[in-house]
Amino acid sequence: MSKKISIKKIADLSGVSIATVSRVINNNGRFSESTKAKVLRVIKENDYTINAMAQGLRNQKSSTVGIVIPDLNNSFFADLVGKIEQKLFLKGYSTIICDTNRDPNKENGYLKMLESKSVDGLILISGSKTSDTSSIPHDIPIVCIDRQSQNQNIMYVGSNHYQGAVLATQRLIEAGTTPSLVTGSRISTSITDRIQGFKTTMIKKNLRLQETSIIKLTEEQDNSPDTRRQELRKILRKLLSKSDTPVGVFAISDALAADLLIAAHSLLISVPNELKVIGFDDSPIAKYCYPELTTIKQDTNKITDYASSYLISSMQNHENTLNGKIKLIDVSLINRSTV
Amino acid sequence: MSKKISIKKIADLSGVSIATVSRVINNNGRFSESTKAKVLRVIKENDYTINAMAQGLRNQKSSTVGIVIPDLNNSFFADLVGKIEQKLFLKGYSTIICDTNRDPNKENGYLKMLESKSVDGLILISGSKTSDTSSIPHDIPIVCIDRQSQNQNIMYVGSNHYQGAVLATQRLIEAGTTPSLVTGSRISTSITDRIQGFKTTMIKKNLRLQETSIIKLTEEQDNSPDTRRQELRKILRKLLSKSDTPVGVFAISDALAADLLIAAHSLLISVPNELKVIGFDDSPIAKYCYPELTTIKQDTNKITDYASSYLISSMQNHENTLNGKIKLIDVSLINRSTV
DNA sequence: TTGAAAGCGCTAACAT
DNA sequence: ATGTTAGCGCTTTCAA
Repeated sequence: MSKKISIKKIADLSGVSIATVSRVINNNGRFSESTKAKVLRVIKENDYTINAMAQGLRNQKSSTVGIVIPDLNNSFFADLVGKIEQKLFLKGYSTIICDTNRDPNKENGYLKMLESKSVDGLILISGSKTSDTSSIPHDIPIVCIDRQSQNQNIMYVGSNHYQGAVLATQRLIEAGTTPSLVTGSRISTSITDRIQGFKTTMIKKNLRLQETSIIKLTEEQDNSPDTRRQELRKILRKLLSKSDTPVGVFAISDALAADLLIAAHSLLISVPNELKVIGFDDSPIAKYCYPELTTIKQDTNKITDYASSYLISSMQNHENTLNGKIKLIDVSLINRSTV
Repeated sequence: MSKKISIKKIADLSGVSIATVSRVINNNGRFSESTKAKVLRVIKENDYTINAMAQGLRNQKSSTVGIVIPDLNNSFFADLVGKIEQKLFLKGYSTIICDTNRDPNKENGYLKMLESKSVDGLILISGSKTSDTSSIPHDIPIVCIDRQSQNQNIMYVGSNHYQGAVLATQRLIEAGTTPSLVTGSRISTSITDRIQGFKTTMIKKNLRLQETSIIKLTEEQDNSPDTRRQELRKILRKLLSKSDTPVGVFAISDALAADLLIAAHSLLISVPNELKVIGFDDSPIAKYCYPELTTIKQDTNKITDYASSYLISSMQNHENTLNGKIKLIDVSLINRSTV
């Protein structure tokens, strides 16, 4: 039961004061090469590691950041989290993960906990709605991803969802369809941006928005793959019956697009001849669709690069010079085989 | 720039000593109802939150656990992490996530960091090989998932991979095939267990293990979906040409099974008539395969239940009563449409 | 029922 | 170049 060793023990063992040990650990202040060597040796021999809680208490910083996400099972979020965590670790930060499961109460609980743990920064990813900011820790840098906050002082980075929708809609129109947009039951700022991009493009191309232009699944329908597919079959039948040109669908996510493709398959609708589909995200599933899914790719590398460097720089210049900054990341159309 | 408020401030504001404040916060020791009310009110008014670093330093515990995984992009791992995190949060622990990207050096770095942060417990998920235990923090409870450790004193929980392979192999045999097993380039204790289950079942059923019984992709082939599928096509052609009964394949993961199905599709091989496939994991992709993938389901609810309650109980009875415990979780065969 | 004070492990200001 | 010490915010023993 080897108790954990403290700086004091190291000081005794190397015959110097704790101040000196602290200096060599932090490579700060001056000390002779010989003491440095000695102390370092003792540290290694006893494999001493600094006590981050004591250090944090003293320095008023934890070298920890919190990351709040709606759902780790969503591969897009998991991707973001993984990348951010890796980048932060390289800079000496550890990250506490908080999966809110889209529950606002839970989110509040997490925020309280994170404040209590004195996180140096916060990354807030998406989320149904911009939660009541009351429980947001005071005075620490925050960057939001895909979650617009009314609070002006929060940095924002996210894909240019609007642009993505424009790209998709244009492509579908160029392919000779009068596209419809199909969306799930969930709503968020990124979703509304996409819908807006769709609408604007339709109008710009002189296509009238009809009843079937924007189709929204109910929560119940969206609940499981099976109910979703069933509904999607109905939708497809209706769409196909109304049109003698190919039908185009911009699906709000790759998951939805994949379900759509399955529904089409079971209806013996041929893709991309009778039906053309574009998804959003370029999630791993896109390459497992049949045919492989044409989609809008979100550049998670860039998103996480910006997010983490924003956060780091504003954690370091404690004055937050980047307040209110907004960064929109370009998306791109990945041409595969569903258009 | 409202500085964070401390217990001292609360004490002053409520006209009591810090000791009393501490007592009411922790609901411990005795104090009058009236002081309790007063203190609580002041706390609420100033929305004070306890400083976890100070508390941790004093109590020698951080209420934090570390969770080390090979790859957050793998949906199976992400699932585990999400579930564990949620369960731990309910019990008052926050979790630091460490995505090693399968890099042993990085893993060591993470372990050092976690030790430094004084995590109260550790969850180690899978990983290529049981890493050199040298940098594992001393004397804290650890539970491994899908990672057998030579260290006797570490709890283990994982699926019964052997049983899963037996189930799959039997099913394939009963369906009239002489199954082959196809595996990726990666190796781990769970994979070897599955291979063992396959072999044993083959032998028990009086089927000879041939050259084509166990097929292993090289790292290069396994590198991208495209190279993988190309190789899988070769394999399928060979397998189909050798047999005039249906061909059965037990794929070591759902991802591999999905690639196999795609390869089969492009070869116009009909599933499940000419080819029968069983995967492993029941990952989200299984329901997006065409036909929907028959697979072995790992019960991540049970796995994470055991893992988190083992960990919690041994963090609480500081004496680790559960040392060396091993828990194998049953898997089940999910019948869908590829057999 | 409440308060005073020591001490968890560390850093930095001040002294030498 | 190195040592002494106060204090970060908390809990807990001891005293009142």
